Amino acid sequence: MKGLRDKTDQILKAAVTVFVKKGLQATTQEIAKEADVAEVTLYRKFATKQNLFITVIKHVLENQFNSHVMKLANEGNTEYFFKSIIENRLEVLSKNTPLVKMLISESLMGNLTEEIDLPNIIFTSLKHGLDHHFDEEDVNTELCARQLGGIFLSHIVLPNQHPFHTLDRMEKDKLVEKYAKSLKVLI
Amino acid sequence: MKGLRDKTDQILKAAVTVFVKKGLQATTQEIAKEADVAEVTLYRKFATKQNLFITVIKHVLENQFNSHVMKLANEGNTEYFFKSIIENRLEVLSKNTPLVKMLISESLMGNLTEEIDLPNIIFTSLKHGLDHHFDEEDVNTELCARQLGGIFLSHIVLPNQHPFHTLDRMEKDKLVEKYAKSLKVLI
Amino acid sequence: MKGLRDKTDQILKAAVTVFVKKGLQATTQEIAKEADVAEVTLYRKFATKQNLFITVIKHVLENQFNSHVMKLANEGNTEYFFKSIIENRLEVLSKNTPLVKMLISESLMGNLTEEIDLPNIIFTSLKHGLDHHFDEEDVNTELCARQLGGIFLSHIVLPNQHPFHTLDRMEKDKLVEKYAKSLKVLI
Amino acid sequence: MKGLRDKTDQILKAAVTVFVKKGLQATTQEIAKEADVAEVTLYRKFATKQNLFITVIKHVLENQFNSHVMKLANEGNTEYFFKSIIENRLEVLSKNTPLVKMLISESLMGNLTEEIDLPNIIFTSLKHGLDHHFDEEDVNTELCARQLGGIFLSHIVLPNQHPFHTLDRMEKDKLVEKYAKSLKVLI
DNA sequence: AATGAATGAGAATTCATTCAT
DNA sequence: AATGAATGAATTCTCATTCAT
Repeated sequence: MKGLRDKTDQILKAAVTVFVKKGLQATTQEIAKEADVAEVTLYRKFATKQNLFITVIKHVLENQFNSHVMKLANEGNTEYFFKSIIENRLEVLSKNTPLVKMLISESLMGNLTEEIDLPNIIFTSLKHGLDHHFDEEDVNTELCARQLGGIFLSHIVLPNQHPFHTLDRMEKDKLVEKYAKSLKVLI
Repeated sequence: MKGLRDKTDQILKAAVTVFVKKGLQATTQEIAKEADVAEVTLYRKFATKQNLFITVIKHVLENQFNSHVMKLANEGNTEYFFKSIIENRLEVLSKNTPLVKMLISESLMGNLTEEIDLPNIIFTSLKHGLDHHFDEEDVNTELCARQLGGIFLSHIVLPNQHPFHTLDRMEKDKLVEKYAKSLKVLI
Repeated sequence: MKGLRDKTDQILKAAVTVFVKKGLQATTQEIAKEADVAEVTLYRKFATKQNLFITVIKHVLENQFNSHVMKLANEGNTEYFFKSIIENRLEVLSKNTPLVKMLISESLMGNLTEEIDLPNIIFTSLKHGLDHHFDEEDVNTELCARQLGGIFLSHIVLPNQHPFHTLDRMEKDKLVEKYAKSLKVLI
Repeated sequence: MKGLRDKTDQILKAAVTVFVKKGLQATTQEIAKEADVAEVTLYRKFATKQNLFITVIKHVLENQFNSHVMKLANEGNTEYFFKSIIENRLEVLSKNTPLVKMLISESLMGNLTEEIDLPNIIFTSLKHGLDHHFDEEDVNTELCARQLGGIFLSHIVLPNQHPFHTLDRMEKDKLVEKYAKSLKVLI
């Protein structure tokens, strides 16, 4: 049962590792080496480096960043809704800092297509969630989404000695509550 | 009246343009072409691409980003202090979006030395300003600085149809006031 | 039947030619051209110019300079031993004058690692052979080896209208005999 | 009284230093730096690197290698004549090992014109001295000169832990005597 | 006489990608 | 399906030398 899927998986795994570390600058040589596969094999399977990159990133985004903003948006209680989103997203982003950093970096240089442009995806999904939650109400969801995004970015981009996911329960709760409160002020 | 300073300036100007567009990936060839100068001339004057980059960026940061956080920090009124910082930084960052994007991008990939690592610089200077302002008081300035940084980042990194510096007076005031209020909640 | 080993051999052959003519100064471009191969191909196969050089020289030294000093050292008769070494080494060195010149030249400039440093190799192997031959006896083998080396060098480095290998049988015998006799005086 | 001659001397001194260390590969930049002079100044004064090299080397050869072979050749006693030459040349060469190595190296690569081709000069002057000394006699001066040259070369080119000029009086005498005796065998 | 500025020509090396097997 | 071999196009950087002052 070896071969086929096997090598493809090897490549995908290796590609994540290497792309996360070096971004699009990563060379196919490095990836091939990490995957223990001939360089050409990448090309047989993915045609171009670009394509390999997109495939890999799509894969990861689907598996690890699948946001449930929409589900949470149904929650009636706004504060709870805010807290849920904040905690959930901070947790996920914080756990994937290297990948997130790389994606933001590439996004800023305009190297990403829409479907894998993480900042865009985050902002858009937040906006949609907020629009859904506040439905008829007159709330500036754009500003709100931006503020939420800013909170997330501040944890990734700015120096941070205590990544969110390493905090204990109480610290998390306290922080999330503060963020939620400061958000409500904007409404 | 030509010569001397001339070519150096040509190079510096061209280098900003090209580096802003492409980051460290920019080639010395491109820069030389943009500067209408032989490629070697860059090397005679700046020895390495890295060095040219650092020189150029330092220059720009000193001239265009010189923050007055410290001066503003002397302001007694906290709300006014917040509003001043927010408005001032948003204005500057917003006016230099392409450069800022590039610097954040390179910072995220770990390509910048401390002295030109913009996110670091911003966070640190905010922190110091806040420490100064709140002196004896028991305020979580780290959180505060992070939140401020997050606000700035949200305007640069997230999709933004209305850059801050293009807003009219009233829109700016409104926005800044909201941010300031939401900040005060964190104290 | 082409391909594979083919290009590698082409490169090796071309590299010898060019390196012999120009030493380490030879450019990979020249070598590639001489080998009728793309320049990159050298790098794919040998990674660096240095490495190509070392590989090539090791190869040649093994194939063409393999000294039998040790075997000859077993000979009981000292005069015969001397004559054998002298004739054999002069013959080989004389037949490879251009290569030998280049190697001595690079050696003198300190560009060679021990394993391909011909003067060193020659002196050391002579010394060992003499030590073996004279075993218990009290002979200044260092001086002896130096004198032998000097004889060889004098044929390579000094102007020489009649390279050893172009002499006829009788001339060779006479010359070798003289050298052997002069050597015995040193013992 | 500064200027003029001053700078020229600075350059010449620096050039020796650098050329001795690196041979013709030395760059004019290095030399200029060592001489604390602008690079162009070299060109003003010496037109090309080649020319600077030749000038410098001629200078040194005249001042430090001026052989007195001819004077010694008048000596009637052959053994004393031999010993004088050997001692004198070994002393001089040994004291200038780095320079001599460089010159032999460049000579071997065919980079020297006749007037500064040290191996050639040595061999020729030895030959002339011997021809003069042995005048009418039927001596193979070519062989003799070669053997002498070989002795000198063996001290420069082969590994040598005890350079001749560092030996004490007795060691020198012993060595020189041996060489002289072995030489006489060739006559 | 001396120099700061500038450069054309090359050098080693890397990279994404194609070809032949 | 997988790969070893090969490459054109770039990339950073160096060097001897000329120009203008």
